[in-house]
Amino acid sequence: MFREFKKEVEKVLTKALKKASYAAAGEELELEESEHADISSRVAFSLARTHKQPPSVVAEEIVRHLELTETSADSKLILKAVAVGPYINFYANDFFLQKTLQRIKDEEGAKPAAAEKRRGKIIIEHTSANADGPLHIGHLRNAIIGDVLVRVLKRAGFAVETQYYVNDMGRQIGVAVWGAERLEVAADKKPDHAVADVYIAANKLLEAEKEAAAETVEAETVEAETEAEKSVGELMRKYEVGDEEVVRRYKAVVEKCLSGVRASLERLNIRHDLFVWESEFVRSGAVAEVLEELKRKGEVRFEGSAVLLKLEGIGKELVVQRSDGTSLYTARDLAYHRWKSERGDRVDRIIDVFGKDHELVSQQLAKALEILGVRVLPEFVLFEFVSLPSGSLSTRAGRYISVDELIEKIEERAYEEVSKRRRDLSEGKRREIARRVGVGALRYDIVKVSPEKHIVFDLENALDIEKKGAPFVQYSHARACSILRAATAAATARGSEASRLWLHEESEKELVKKLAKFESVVEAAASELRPHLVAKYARELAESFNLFYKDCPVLTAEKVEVREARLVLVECAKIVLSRVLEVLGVEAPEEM
RNA sequence: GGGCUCGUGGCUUAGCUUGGAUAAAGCACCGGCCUUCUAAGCCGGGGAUCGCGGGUUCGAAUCCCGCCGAGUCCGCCA
Repeated sequence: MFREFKKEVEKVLTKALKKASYAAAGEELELEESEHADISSRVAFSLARTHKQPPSVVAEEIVRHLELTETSADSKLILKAVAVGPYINFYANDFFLQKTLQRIKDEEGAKPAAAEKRRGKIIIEHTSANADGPLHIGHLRNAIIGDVLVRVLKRAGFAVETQYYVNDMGRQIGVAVWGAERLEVAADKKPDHAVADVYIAANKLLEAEKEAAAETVEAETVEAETEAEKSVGELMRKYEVGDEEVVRRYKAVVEKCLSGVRASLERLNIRHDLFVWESEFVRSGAVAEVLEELKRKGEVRFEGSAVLLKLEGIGKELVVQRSDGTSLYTARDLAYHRWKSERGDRVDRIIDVFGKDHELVSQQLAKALEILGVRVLPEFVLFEFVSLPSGSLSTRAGRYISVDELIEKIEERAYEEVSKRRRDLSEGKRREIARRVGVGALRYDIVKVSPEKHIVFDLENALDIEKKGAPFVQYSHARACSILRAATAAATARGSEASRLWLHEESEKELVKKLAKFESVVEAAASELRPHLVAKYARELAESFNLFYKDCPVLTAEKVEVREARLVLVECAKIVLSRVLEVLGVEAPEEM
């Protein structure tokens, strides 16, 4: 509802500017949300300059020309406007509050599915970790930013398909497959962790062999490949051309790892619609086609058999084919993106969630796609790295904290917290709440930080279930549920039609106004692709609810009208709290 | 060396795209509030040269330039 209010303010203010003959100063109304008003305009500042009057005089003058009668079609939602120094402050009226609650209740019954496709289809790729081990906290950031974005975009009215790009052709996978032949893959471990063990051990073997070779051979020939490295290379070549036996072995390792990754994602409430293997594009001939087309349409240069592509505005050329003729990640990614843009009936946008280390790569990708004349160019959401206090992460070196380990620990900590507070609940119930609170806290903790910020992950900090994070919001939701339960039990009459609203307390009004902002927050997060905005709003909403909760008794309110009105408010608060949690991918427990 | 990003109370962050009302929160610290719908809550307090230096402006955390510090990328890895 906030957007409607804002539109009205724009309309009324524009009219007043015209009437006061300030209209010449451009269209900019300089509206902002403010702690001093529901919406505030700074337009008097800029007008003051062009009209050579003090800003406060201009503000007064504008306010004098505002038409805010109750009967005016333009100002149904505005209570008043006041000039405070240079600022013009607008306030919403009771009708706005009433409408807000009405809208929330109406939408709750309606099916969102019908509305979903109205803004077009988006394919979003996120997580896409290499199949050489479990997800760690670096991937976690990608996954959570991606997943919240998916939820934000769906809520904002897009049809969204989520893809996981399976990098099955890299050297890492070759090493893992090579290792799986010589070393035992533990059967009793979570599959992705078992693969990581083998991958790490295989790397050590390769390393050891290289060192051994370096000792026996003179310094000059250290470059030479060891036997082990040769067999890894052999594996990769055979996989590329589709050697059946090698493909079978690759598949076994990658699928194994992926099943573990999928399980971890599931625990985090993250699901992908489609897993796309990059090798598909090599075998289908799509990569070869892309290369041919680049040679025709682009400016390429050969260095031996290697193919280098010149890209506009980027100093370095992009290598799109190795000198040994095998394909390169970049070429496969081009094929993948072209396939996405041509997929299905109509794809309108393609979004990739990448780490900051892919920034240059993503620019190159976009340029090359442009050369190919691909219809839908990708948009990139880049996020900065996560590191540990001890340094950067590395799967190969075994230097990481796995997502599984993290979830275990945080759920355990959450269980302690629940147990402290709710001895009345059964063990099973406490476990269930701990699971929801733990995962929620983890997701919130990651998503609340804006993507361009570098994170040094502190385990102790993450485990210290932050009081104003997800649990805080969940707690508010549980409180609302608790009131509604009690109301039902006592058969308290629910506010019938919110015809006349009996909400007069400041904290009641503030809560409604906060509720009204849900859509505009989602919209902002969607258009800017900045999911952390939702996290901030969720916390503020919970804060507003808690203030109301403390100020205004619901069930014991003396007047029937007040009781009913507050019950409606609690119901709406519960609805929006659960919506915002849903968008954050955090579960909304009815009690905790 | 060059590109991009970040640098806000002891710690973690919001605000920066669109310059304006006392720089906003959480954690930690100090002090209050459970005979009323869950105290994972509420109220109050101390604590900030917004990395440093310059510039633009009536006005700069926000825009521009330089410097310092951290991260990351820079042709055959993904």
